[in-house]
Amino acid sequence: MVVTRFAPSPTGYLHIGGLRTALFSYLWAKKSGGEFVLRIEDTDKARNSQEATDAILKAFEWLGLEHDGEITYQSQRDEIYAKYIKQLLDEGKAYRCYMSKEELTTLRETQMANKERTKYNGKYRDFDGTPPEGVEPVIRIKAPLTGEILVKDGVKGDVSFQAQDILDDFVIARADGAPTYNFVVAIDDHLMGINEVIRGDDHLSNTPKQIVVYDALGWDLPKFYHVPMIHNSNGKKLSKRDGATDVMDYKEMGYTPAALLNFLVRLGWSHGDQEIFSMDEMIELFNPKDINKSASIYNTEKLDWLNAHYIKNTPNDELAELLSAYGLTLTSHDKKEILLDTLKERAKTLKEMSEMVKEILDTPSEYDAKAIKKAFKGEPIPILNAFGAKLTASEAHLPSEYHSLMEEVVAEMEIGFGKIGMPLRVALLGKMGGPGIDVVMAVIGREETMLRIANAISAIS
RNA sequence: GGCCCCGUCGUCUAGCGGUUAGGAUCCAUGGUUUUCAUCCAUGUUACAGGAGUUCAAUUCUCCUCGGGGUCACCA
Repeated sequence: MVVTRFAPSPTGYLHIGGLRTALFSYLWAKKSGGEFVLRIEDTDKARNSQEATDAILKAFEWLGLEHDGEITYQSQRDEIYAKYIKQLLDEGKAYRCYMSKEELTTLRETQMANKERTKYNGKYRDFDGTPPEGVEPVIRIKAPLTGEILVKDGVKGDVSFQAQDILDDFVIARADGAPTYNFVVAIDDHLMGINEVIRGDDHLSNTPKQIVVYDALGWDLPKFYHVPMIHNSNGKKLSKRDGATDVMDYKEMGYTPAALLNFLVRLGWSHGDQEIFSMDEMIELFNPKDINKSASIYNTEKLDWLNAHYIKNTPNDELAELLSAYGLTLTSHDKKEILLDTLKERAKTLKEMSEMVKEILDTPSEYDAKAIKKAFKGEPIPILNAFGAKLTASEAHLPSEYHSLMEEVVAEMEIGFGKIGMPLRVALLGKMGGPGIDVVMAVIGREETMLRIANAISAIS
């Protein structure tokens, strides 16, 4: 059974990149009937906040990604970490280092001046003398000094590191006793039973350090998958400066969870030529071995297309429900079905769709200048009057009935369809473009239609 | 700078020694539509470069170039 995790540090909102690794982890766990757990890495009290944790949870809720079990908070696990620190100390696999910060800085500067790699020099690794006064020690782990550390990565393949190139006795507990990241990650992943770690490839170079911890504790390694970064259009790591990176921004902009998830699953992963994936299909078809090796550039053109696709294929009831988040109450409108059927073909976002609804339902207060020029040239008033008369005498209700009335006028006055369509359109909507006018009339009803025609006639006069 | 990763249309990608290098998106054009959008059709555009290996390299190897990541008592 696969157990995966998502382990954000609560320093802000959930961003697009984080969501994608979370999605991958979620899918992979669900595929095997396993678990997807959440761990909040809130050890840095200065930078973390409850609001950030709440924001992340809220985003998951919006998208329908549920985690399994209780949320683990690292801030509540000090005792656990302390226990393992003590164990390593007792076993001689870790030691107290009394090097002051000043001394460490001097060491680094010397190394840099000599163009050497900056690393701890192991001064206290085998120290058994009297510790210096006035220095609170940090605890360092005894890392291998030579040899190869091999990361068997499910995405990148075998990645080999030389211990002498990258390792030194890194700090696992600070002077104040607080454990450090690479240490607690290994502890938590092991204790939480996580056997498949899917995370950003910015962590690839951390992995050897974590392996050192696993080895020191005699634990089996999880399977690692390091997924490539998402870059901005400049080829750099996606950051807040790049505009919409907060997942919840996408809700506000009118994207559906299905579209966003579908978009993200295809970023760095593919299944042949398939573009559209339902959640069930994602779970069935996703496999981290098919994740790309190379970084991808974040570009939302395809998201727009997917969003339009999902809007088009969403049942009206569900659509009305989604639209309610954009201040639209449609449930009581008697032509709701007709309205949504026509609008879902043309809206790219839910927000756009809600605006389109308002444009139809609200009586136009002014007419677009260009539209007037184009539509009201010639003699529109007699035509509009003729149509108005037809309307008065009829009981038109459905789009097809309104359409018939228009055709009658066209036939009787021997004019082209555009002669009535264009002025009517501007009268009804105040501009060119938009849904079929027969549909608009059906939606707003006969009374409102006649009102708008009268308004237009008086405006032209 | 050291170490590590990556390099197919603008973008997302398929490809896993022999293909007219495929799909999607975007863009353009045409058709449908009274308008706009949808929809349909068509079209433009890619293997970073150089050496090898091979009868044959986008595919394997090496080098160069380019891009990215990471080097804390941050996560």
